Amino acid sequence: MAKNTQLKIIEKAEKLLWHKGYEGTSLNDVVGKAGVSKGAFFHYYPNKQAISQDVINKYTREQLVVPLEKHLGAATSVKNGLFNWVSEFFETFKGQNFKGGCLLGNMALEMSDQNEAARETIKQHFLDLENIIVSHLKPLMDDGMLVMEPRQIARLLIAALQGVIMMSKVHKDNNRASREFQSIAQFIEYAIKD
Amino acid sequence: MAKNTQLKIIEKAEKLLWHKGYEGTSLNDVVGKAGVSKGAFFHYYPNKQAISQDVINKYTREQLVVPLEKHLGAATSVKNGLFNWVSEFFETFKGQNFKGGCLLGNMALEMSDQNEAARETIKQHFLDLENIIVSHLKPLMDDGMLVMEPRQIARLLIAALQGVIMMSKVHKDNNRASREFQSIAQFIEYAIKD
DNA sequence: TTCATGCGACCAACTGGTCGGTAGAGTTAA
DNA sequence: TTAACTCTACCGACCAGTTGGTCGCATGAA
Repeated sequence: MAKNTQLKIIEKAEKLLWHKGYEGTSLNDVVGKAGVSKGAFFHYYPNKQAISQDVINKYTREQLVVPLEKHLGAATSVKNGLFNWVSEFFETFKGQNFKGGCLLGNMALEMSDQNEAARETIKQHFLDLENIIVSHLKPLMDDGMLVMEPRQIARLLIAALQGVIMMSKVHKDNNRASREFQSIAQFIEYAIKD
Repeated sequence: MAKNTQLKIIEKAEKLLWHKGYEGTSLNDVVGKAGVSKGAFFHYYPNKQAISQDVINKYTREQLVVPLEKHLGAATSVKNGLFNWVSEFFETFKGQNFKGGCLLGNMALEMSDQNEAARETIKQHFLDLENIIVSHLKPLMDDGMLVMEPRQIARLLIAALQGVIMMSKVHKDNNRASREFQSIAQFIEYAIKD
């Protein structure tokens, strides 16, 4: 067997949770799509909550944190790094016809009021992203290259990104989405002068 | 009976859909909370989808469109009108300890990929809001009082608002939320000079 | 007599989760 | 060498409870 059972489970669970949400995803669907039995699932995870947490962690690491650090490390400036990060996310999103969007954002809205543990996890992931951006912006602060505090820039960027993702999901209009992501690029351009 | 049956149904359905989402809300819960029978429910609505559409329409009208038009009509400037609209929403949101957030935004993320009819409805509501704002901004355009196109301002405002609502729901931190809403106020201040 | 309004038992399908069991690889010990 | 044993991985029938939705019927006003 090329992929082991647990990997198959988490990959299918990620796809389903991403596109159908927590309540919209059934474990029967997960095990069916993964081609494994109910018993196999509960051998690896104690309940639906547990795999959802795992999926949220995996998604955030692979789709958000790693790309962010990659672009911030590779680009010639922080401004370009953030721009490339947002651009790559947008291109991937567009490539999926604006389906799914950001799993972390989806879970944030669906679960924050229902499950305190999930909210804590999601909150921490958003804070992690914020802190990564802040750590790269701080050195620029002393050189007067920022129009506002690093943390404010990071928070605005993340919030704006989530808002634009939501609108793109609703409108599913390529031109419109491009223009909205362009606005985020303009904000980066406006706020950071490195 | 003070309130008629249908009104009781739709009020409880709104509250549940708002706080628990579409999949998280069961019809048994709706009729239980409303104190009516299953039969009464299906006398007024053919299915769960139908009442959800009704709830989305009712929420958007009462919580978003009417307040927006009220503030834009009453304020001394468009800038102040938008500011007051955002402020009132934020105060209400805060008063609910950042629970629920925006039903329209919640439904946007949960249903856009699942139900094309719902997506169309939600999309139209967002367009309506956008158009109301644009219609008030257009006269300012010729007087050079805007730093960008009216439609771009409207879209950015709506997207930013949704993003900030999401972050407030996740963090449930009063100070943080206040600062993020303050950023939206600054954007309004920056973009509109009337 | 008609008809809108409302009741609640009922239905098949599905939910998250349990459980007794098995296949087979690895370990031990005679 | 081989028989006995242990353990992880996995199976799928099964469970109680819930889901969205149906239906026959009762009430009461017009």
